[in-house]
Amino acid sequence: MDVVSPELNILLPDEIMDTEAIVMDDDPPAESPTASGQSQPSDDAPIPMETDVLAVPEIVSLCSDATPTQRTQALTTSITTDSTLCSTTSATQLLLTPSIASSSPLTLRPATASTLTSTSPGVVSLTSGGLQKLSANHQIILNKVASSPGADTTRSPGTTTITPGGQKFMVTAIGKSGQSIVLQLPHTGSKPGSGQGEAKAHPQHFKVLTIGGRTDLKPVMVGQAVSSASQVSTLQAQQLKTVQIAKKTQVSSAGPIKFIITKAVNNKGLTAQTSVSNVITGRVLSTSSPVTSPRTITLSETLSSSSKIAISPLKSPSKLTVVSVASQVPNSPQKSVSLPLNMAHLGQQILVQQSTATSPAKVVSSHSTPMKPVQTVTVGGPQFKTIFPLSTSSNVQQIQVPGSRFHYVRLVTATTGSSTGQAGSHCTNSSMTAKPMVVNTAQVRMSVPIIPAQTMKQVVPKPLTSSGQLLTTQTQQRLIMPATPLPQIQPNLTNLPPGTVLAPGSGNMGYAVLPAHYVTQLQQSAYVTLASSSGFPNPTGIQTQARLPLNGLSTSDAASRPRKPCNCNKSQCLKLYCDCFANGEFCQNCNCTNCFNNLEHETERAKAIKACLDRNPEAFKPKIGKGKEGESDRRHSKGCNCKRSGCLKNYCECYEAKIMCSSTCKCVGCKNFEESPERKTLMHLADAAEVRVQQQTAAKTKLSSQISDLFTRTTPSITSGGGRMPFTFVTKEVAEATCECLLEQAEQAELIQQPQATAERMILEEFGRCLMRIISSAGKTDCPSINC
DNA sequence: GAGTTTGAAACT
DNA sequence: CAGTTTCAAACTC
Repeated sequence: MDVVSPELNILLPDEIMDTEAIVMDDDPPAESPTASGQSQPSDDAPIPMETDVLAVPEIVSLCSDATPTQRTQALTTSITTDSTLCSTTSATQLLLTPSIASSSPLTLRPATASTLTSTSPGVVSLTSGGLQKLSANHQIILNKVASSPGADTTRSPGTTTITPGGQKFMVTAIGKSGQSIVLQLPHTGSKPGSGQGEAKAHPQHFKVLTIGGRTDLKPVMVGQAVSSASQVSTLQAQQLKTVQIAKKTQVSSAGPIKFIITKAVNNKGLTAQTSVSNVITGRVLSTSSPVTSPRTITLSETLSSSSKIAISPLKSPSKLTVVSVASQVPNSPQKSVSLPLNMAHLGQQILVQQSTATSPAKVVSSHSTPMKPVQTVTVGGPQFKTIFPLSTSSNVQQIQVPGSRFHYVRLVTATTGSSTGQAGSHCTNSSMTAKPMVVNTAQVRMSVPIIPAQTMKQVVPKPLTSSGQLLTTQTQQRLIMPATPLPQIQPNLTNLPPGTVLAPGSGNMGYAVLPAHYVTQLQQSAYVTLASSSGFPNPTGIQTQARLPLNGLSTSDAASRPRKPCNCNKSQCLKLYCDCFANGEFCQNCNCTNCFNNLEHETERAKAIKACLDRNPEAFKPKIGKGKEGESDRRHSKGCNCKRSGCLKNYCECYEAKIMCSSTCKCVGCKNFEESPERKTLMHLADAAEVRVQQQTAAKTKLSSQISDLFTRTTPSITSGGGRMPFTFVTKEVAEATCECLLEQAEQAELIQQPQATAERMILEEFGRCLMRIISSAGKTDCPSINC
């Protein structure tokens, strides 16, 4: 089984990762030899795409770690978090969708709970109550909601659950044997273990729910999971489906939380060699509502702290990062979870907060806000202030601004839990579209980037780190945004730029709204301090840090989304002239002078943002957006106004964005259209130049490698006593002798009146002989001699 | 690297 | 809204 380690996965660009699950879903059932003729029509149904999200709202892959315990813990954590968030929820359901649509939703038993308990060795059932560790053999048996009676389950490890008339759902633990989790469709009263051995008697459609592990689950992996259940043969004869868990959560509403298991879809036989990359495993926790496109939540890990809470999306893709940093305990590495969400729909809400450890944490120091006092936890020396650990859904309010690409969350005091319905917040989650993501951890750091649907159709699995345990510890909450209405600010919330920071003293309530990359910038800034001061082991620190985008730096993320440092002089980087400011980023590693685009000038920055928004409410919205229906996917929202460049230079924003000019442009003499020969020529030249650059880069790399290798090999001879570098043998005397030999050869050629070509050949041959003699002499003595 | 050109942003 | 100015990036030499 070829399993890529999460450490490698984390290095993969999000764009790549994003495409995994859905690509897999596109595999037509007909391609599956084993599926043909055995699969039920519903099982063969095409995988729902974005437009089908009614059936497959969300895909959730839980955890991604290497160890079964970590995976299960991650799952447990996730479930716990959800349930915690939805404290008012009366029921929690696990739904199996989509093609399995015929089957009734699975409900975590009991319906009112969403925690995992270990009922028997090797079997884990979902029950209410506190979380319990999963047994060694991780099997989760889920009851089918309103489904066929006569539940059949397995009690003993290594067995799979087969429902008499229902479907079998297997939750695999990333291809590791003995870790499969079986979601049992049979319903009521069924207890695990009762149905052991029935699997063979009732060929069913297996839905493989992958929890934890890699996203590139392959049939082999499934087979292993099945093998652990001692039912390989049976499964091979059955249609196997992969099921992903989709989670739908509601923050403030009293509605039930539903875990929707969407099919990941692999109708192919277990023995098929086709890739089952569509099985999202481990690292992804995606949520969505049935009426919206799939969201993805990426679980990732960082070990850094930031001083501010950032809630705002990136420009493109829009990412909203909410960082939750809680008090840390030595030996308990801080974990971070980044949850990219697909937010094409309205009502998205993200929420999670961050606290800081050693960073300035201006938010914490906000006096004018109703924030609670910072909870300071002293842990073995360094103090960590827990600022925004989320605990319950009642503590989080969604502030949804219609038409805004910014998603805000209001955090209410932890003790009240009655923040719903407060003025100024659109946190009524009665709508299915509202999908708050709440992270309930004290030691879990979560970032929740939101990615627009058009930019992300796929679950973006991000691996937990090797130590990816998720700890669920409730801590005291802090307010990011005031629970009171924000009459002055809210009108602008719709268009707040990524990076809006409303600092105390600016007449606002003292909160900060930052874009995702702001947070990462801060995280990176605080990373060293945190890591060094805390003394925490950080096996993934480098990895995490490498992924942090930083303006002007060549981190992996920055490499994928590079941006030049600005050179502003007069604008103080507080005008849209400044790309950093316009992109909602802090200036960092820029060449600007008199820069105010930083945390030290929050007040000025806030004013500047407000001024920009006053001039243009959409000043901070992406200029390159989705075009009208039938038009190109990407187009400039305003259009360019070029007059001299012909729209074929980077002066033109359309050309710079590598898009065609559209009807919205007011350019003169535009040559940036599809059929433009000038444009085509430029494109070809650009492509050729790019190829050349790549080749040059490759050549340089190779040359550097060779030189390095040469020195590596020759250095020992130097240091090992008397050895000399090869070129040291070409002394002045040797060179002169060689030249004499060549001149002699030339004279001879001239004497015999050889043509020039022959003469040159003779000289070259002589030169070759000289070199050979040099080489030969070098091997014998330190003073080679050249004799013609 | 300095100077010029360009067009978006800012201003009037 | 149109014209002008300011600004920083893109470009040229």
